[in-house]
Amino acid sequence: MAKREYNFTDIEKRWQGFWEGCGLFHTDESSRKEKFYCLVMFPYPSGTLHVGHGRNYIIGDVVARYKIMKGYNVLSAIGWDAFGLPAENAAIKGGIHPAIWTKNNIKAMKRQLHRWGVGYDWNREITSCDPDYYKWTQWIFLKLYEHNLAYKKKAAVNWCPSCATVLANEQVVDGCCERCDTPVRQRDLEQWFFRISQYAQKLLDDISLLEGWPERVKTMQANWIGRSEGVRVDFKLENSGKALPCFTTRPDTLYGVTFVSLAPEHSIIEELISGTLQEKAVMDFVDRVRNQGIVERTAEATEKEGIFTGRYVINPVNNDKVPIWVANYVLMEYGTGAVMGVPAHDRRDFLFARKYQLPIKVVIQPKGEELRANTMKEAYVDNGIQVNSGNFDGMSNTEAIKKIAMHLEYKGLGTKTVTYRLRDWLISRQRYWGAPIPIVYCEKCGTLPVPESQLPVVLPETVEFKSHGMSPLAEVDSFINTNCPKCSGMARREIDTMDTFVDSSWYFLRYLSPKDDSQPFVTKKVNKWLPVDQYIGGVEHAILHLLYSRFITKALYDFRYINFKEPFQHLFTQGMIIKEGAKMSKSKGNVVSPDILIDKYGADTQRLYILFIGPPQKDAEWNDRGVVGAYRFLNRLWQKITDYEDVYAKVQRADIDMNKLSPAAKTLYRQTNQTIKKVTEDMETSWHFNTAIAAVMELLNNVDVFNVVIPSNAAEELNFNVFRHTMEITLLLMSPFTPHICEELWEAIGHKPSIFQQTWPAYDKNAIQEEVVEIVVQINSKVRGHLSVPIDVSNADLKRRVLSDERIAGFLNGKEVMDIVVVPKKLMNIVVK
RNA sequence: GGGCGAGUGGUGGAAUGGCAGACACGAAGGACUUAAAAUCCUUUGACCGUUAAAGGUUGUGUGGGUUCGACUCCCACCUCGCCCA
Repeated sequence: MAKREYNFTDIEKRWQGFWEGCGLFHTDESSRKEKFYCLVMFPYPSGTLHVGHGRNYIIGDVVARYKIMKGYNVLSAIGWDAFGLPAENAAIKGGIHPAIWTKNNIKAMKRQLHRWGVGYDWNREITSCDPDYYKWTQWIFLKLYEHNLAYKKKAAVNWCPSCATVLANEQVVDGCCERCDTPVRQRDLEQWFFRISQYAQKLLDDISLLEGWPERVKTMQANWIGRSEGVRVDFKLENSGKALPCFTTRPDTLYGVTFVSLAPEHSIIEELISGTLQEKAVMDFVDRVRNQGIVERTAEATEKEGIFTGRYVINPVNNDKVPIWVANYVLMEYGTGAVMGVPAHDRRDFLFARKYQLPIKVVIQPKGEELRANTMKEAYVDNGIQVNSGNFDGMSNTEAIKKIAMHLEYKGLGTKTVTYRLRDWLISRQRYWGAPIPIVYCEKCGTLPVPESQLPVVLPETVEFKSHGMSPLAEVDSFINTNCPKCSGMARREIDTMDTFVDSSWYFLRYLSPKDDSQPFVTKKVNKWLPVDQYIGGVEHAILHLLYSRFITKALYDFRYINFKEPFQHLFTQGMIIKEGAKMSKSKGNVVSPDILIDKYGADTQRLYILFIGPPQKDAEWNDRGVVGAYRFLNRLWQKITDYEDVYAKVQRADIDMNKLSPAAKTLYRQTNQTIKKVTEDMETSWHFNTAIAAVMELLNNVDVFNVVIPSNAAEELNFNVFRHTMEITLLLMSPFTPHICEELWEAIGHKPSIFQQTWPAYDKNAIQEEVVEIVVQINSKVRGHLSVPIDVSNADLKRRVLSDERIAGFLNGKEVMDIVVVPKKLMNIVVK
């Protein structure tokens, strides 16, 4: 018979066209099947994809195809997170408009996705830089504004004095501008914020609803929100008696306060120092520190610096008079911007006190030793017993935390308070390539939202990109000048655009009605399809993107647009693909292009290798040579099935009756059923695609030792049917991983396409049962022999057989048997002395 | 400094209390070929051992512990990675 080549190029093209034509991934929303929303994080169109990106989409495709075969109505869609800085940089450097650059990249990446054979409902494709999309991003801004969750305030930005421009954090390298190396300064600008802090507690509490999320990601979210319980203690200014509130999580150390320090931004400073001798020195210090970045100021390695204000406060619990300092490590954003200094029991306070010769007062003693202020080498931050603490002496400090807080509240000297590390979300970007913030400033009427009917506020196309100065939007008069929506008088538009994280915080709602121009999403549809059943993406988005999406979802829930509180039911974070010890990136020059590999081996080979490389949640090292292993396997599978291409139609199909099979056929039939079980478990429970594939490889190795002949009698027909059954199962099990070749072979073996209309195979419980098992015989836990016994052998019978075994008896000669441990169907351990 | 991962052959990895190294890569030897590629077969943790079979010892970062039995569970430590300071 003529051998047919495994011509992957033609095969892959053919089936990609077929799936497109038959609408395999087209989601029929009226279907009565149970829904399954499978979502991969939508890509930023940065240029071309490498195999590291491919892992994400291929995993998503495997899950989608598997769920289709399991009988779900699957929704799998994709779009483009298309606003952002790289496009604007390309415009500045290469003179190409961001819109063109983005469009070209989308085109190139779409082609790559198609070549991988990953399937989406392309009718639902969305692009966040499209006015049809960002109209609704602006709508979300308006809704947040309406509910007082969007507001404007002054906030520090990175400012390059030489370029006279605002820099994004990633444009600041070692505290300097990445372009001109000028030290970056902090400058206050009026900017828009989303009040995510108002949702801090809800975001924290509802982590418990995220059952299908990795623990690691949940912990990262909780840490980022950073709830801490403490007390706001009112210290009184010595001269005026005015309260200076300090937040502390350690009220047990209150008796050990020897100074109080203020953030340089604290509003009380001016009032404190005015007219004092220190006034000028303090103001100089404040100016200098405020120009340091926050990251730099609070870094462990940065020198703690401060200056005395010349003023004092009174400690409310013991009336100690303690000095007020201004310190670089205190932040206005956290707590009250004023902290009490307890050198004996806080590391930073200890260093600070030593540096400026401030007193150290021990108020907590560890068990079994006695700390002395003048001999301490470092702060003691652990638990112990209260000393020098008035009525609280002798109490454990954990007890004192509660008692002192109660005491303060009772006396009206403080309030129990909860604070969060989570800051409000700064969404203003002084950039062109983003969704314009829909706000108008009128001299008469003030700050006004753009009415919904006037959305979208469209980005002007013709702008000038310069490497210096403000956002290009600042110079487009036709954009800036507008009419006030209230009084129709002259008004000007907000020129800042939104952080791209706003675009990506709601896109998963848009897939349900991507073209609806009357509303951002259809409540009825999103309520039916969300939460997303399975979200798949990189762990680098474990904090911000997921937290912002959760916040927007919760806000929309509170505004009664949707009836679910969390957007993503299950989350899967895949590991990175590493090459030469580093993450693949263009700048490192270690990227592997999928196109070259597809040309050489085909998409199925590449998919198989990426899935086989290791457990998908772990990082994995890419090895170009490893790819051939996947290619060889597919070739063997191809050969095995096409060898009998003209036989399948001639051999009558028959149900397989275990009792009539030859021993070899029975073994193969059993192995086939065992493989179904193994692969299904790997798909359902752990997503260990690598071991699922290994199991199928093993099965094919077993087919190799099974003697297939073109049947000429009934017994041979039976054998052939067992072989055919095994190959059909192999194709079904492999189809989510390597869909093209499986479709082709499914047809070759005599079926009508598509294989994805088949249901996922179930295993025959009776068939997986072995008749004979091999028992490992150990003596003192060392393997000394193996024994084949019927599966249903009794323990007593097993012992008798083992002890009468010649070899085992030799080992036992002259030794006393102390104990025999039997693990049914597996092992027997004889303990001897 | 804190939190979370991880550490197994030459390599990617498998085994979650029961034969360590499945599956694959690479390597070595062989078959086919004028030759090469492809393909197929054999071997492949290390060490000792025999003409050959066998067989033995040792082995999952280090040190302890629990157990008849530990890559797996517990304690301490070392190294690397990620996130946060």
